[in-house]
Amino acid sequence: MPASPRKTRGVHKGPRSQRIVESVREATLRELARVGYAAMTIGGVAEAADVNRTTIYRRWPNKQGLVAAAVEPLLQSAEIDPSTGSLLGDLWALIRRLRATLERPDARALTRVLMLNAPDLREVVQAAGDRTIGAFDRAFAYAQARGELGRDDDLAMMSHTLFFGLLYWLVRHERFPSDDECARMLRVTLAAAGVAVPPPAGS
Amino acid sequence: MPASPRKTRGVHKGPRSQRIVESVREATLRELARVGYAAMTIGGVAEAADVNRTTIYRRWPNKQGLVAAAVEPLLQSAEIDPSTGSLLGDLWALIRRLRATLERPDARALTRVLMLNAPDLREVVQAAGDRTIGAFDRAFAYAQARGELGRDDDLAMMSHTLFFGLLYWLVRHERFPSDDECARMLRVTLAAAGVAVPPPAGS
DNA sequence: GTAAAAGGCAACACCGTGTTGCCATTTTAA
DNA sequence: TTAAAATGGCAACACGGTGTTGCCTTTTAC
Repeated sequence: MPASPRKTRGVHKGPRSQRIVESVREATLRELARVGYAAMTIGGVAEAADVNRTTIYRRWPNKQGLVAAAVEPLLQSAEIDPSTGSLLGDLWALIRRLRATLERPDARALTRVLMLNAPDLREVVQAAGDRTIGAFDRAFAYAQARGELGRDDDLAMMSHTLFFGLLYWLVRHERFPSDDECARMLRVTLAAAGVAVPPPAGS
Repeated sequence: MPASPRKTRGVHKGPRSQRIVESVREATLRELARVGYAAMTIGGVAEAADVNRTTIYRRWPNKQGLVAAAVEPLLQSAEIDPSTGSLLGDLWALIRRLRATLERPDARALTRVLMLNAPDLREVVQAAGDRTIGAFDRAFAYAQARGELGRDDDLAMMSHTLFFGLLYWLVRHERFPSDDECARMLRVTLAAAGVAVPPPAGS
């Protein structure tokens, strides 16, 4: 077969192109947040972006690719190591970053995707999740290297329960846990390592 | 408007009806497990069940209803209180029951639904999740009533992190945690209450 | 200013959903 | 046993969303 005639362009130099790409991305996130992935249609996005449907099909491979491209940048911030010098400092920094990502108004789309709303976005979401939990894992590893945690502490399991405790709180309650709730979660998940968790700053 | 002409029949008395209902249910779970919710089609189920597509449409309201009806019975077992007399006993019983539910071969469908694969099944899945976590919550409450846990222990948070730790383990690793992994998770989530968790029986 | 790139428009094929009318088979009850 | 009622099979249909294509207009780059 010949090389696929329709492929995603990579440049978008002109001002019109830029305008369109941005407009479509915003419209995608808006529609995604409004109706969810399954009910979202390319036509709807095109209309919301005031752009022809064909234009979308010419730039993005399909619905999945369109949404993945729109959502991807939202998922990136929470992956960098904080390095505050203490386990609790690092974890709070990660939690705040996660919250900042998930509470951005346009990330309401992301929340909906996470909330069992994503059929074929599993790979994207899962990969982002893996990278994010990686940051948590490293925070624990550094703490152990500094001697804050014992050799016998179950870092992987603490990291796992903390991270998914936070994430599923979002799914269950449709909001990110408050500072207080985060502190309680830290207390539960760090107790096994004997780490005392003081109440959050504004208490 | 007149009363909806198409409605789900409730009886299925005749042997043929029974055969068909069962056959369709099995085919639905098979197809669901094979291709996932989004890619599953009514036509595919009809073919797999060796039944006419129309027959399905006459008995079940739509795809969502078809899958919900097929999946629902799988979700019921893990909601009854175990009452073994100790917190660890109750929790192990709940965990075993959860595993039994999720590891049934036909529940591979259920696993796929849980794995971010369900667009419009959120309500069903969420309701089942709520009922199941309720059993965990009660196990903690009983333990506190018996004096096994202190007044100050954060039951809700321990229950939350334990339950979603288990569930998300499944999502991440595509298998239910082993006995050892469950024990590690119990250790982490119960440490805050000072509960010691011995290794599982077969260790 | 002109050629190339990119968007707009209209029409199309394809597929899955959900519906309907008509006929054949099965079930139930007399 | 037999007739009426319930139910399934079949074929055709409308509808909507996806993804494609050809042709024309606008924008961009040089």
